Amino acid sequence: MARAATTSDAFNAVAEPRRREILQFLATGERSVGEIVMRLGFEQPSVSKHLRVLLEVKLVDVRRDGRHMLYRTNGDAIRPLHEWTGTFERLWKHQLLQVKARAEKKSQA
Amino acid sequence: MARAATTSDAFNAVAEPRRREILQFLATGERSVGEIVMRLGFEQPSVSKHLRVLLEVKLVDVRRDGRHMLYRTNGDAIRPLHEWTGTFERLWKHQLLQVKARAEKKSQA
DNA sequence: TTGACATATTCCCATATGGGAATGTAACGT
DNA sequence: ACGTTACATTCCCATATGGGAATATGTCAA
Repeated sequence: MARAATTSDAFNAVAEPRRREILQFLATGERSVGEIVMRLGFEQPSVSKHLRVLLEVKLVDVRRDGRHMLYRTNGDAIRPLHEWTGTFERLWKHQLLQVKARAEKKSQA
Repeated sequence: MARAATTSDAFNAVAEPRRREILQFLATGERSVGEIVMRLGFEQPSVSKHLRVLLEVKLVDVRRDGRHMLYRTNGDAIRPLHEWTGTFERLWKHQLLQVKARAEKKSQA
């Protein structure tokens, strides 16, 4: 087997940096493809292709407005990623405590 | 250009489901490769290869104990993912508010 | 209908992948 | 030194990728 498709889930879809940029821009509000192209400076076909991937995993929603396609980020699809990464929270908090403990020990000495 | 390497960053590394399983298991404490193989049922070379990827992006740490290599999850490397996804939090909170508003409106009618 | 604008799709290709199988390497006990 | 245990690496291959370039589709205005 090869690597899983980028469209297989949100984890794979957001692995691509340009798609993350698009998601961040679209989080500020509904935007047309042309606006994304202008703002981020990618080629138009590239933007359309990335949007297709994001759409397939439901990371974005679309609606048509005349000749324009208006995309926006769908927070619900990002939430599982936030929750999954959140299950590791105690690990970095713990490491913070260790750093703190070392610092206190050091200042004692 | 092709797809970015799985070792290019934590986002790409965690896109692979088996690597996520390994990370979760290793979050419960230090484990040897053999323990991972037993617990998750993957082939040993497969586990070693996934661990190599995780190690390159620092999602895990290792130390040697005789013949055993003891791996553990490094929370610090997961934190940026949690924070990035967290920047979209208002989106799903907003959607929750919308659901709530609709529910209240409905119960009023 | 025709032309212009907005977006989507297709074709081509270099590149990285993950699994399977086999083999390599390192540390231990005797 | 030798055999065994524990991991790591290599080779092979089907498959998906993202960019570039070209082209197709769809919508509006006149």
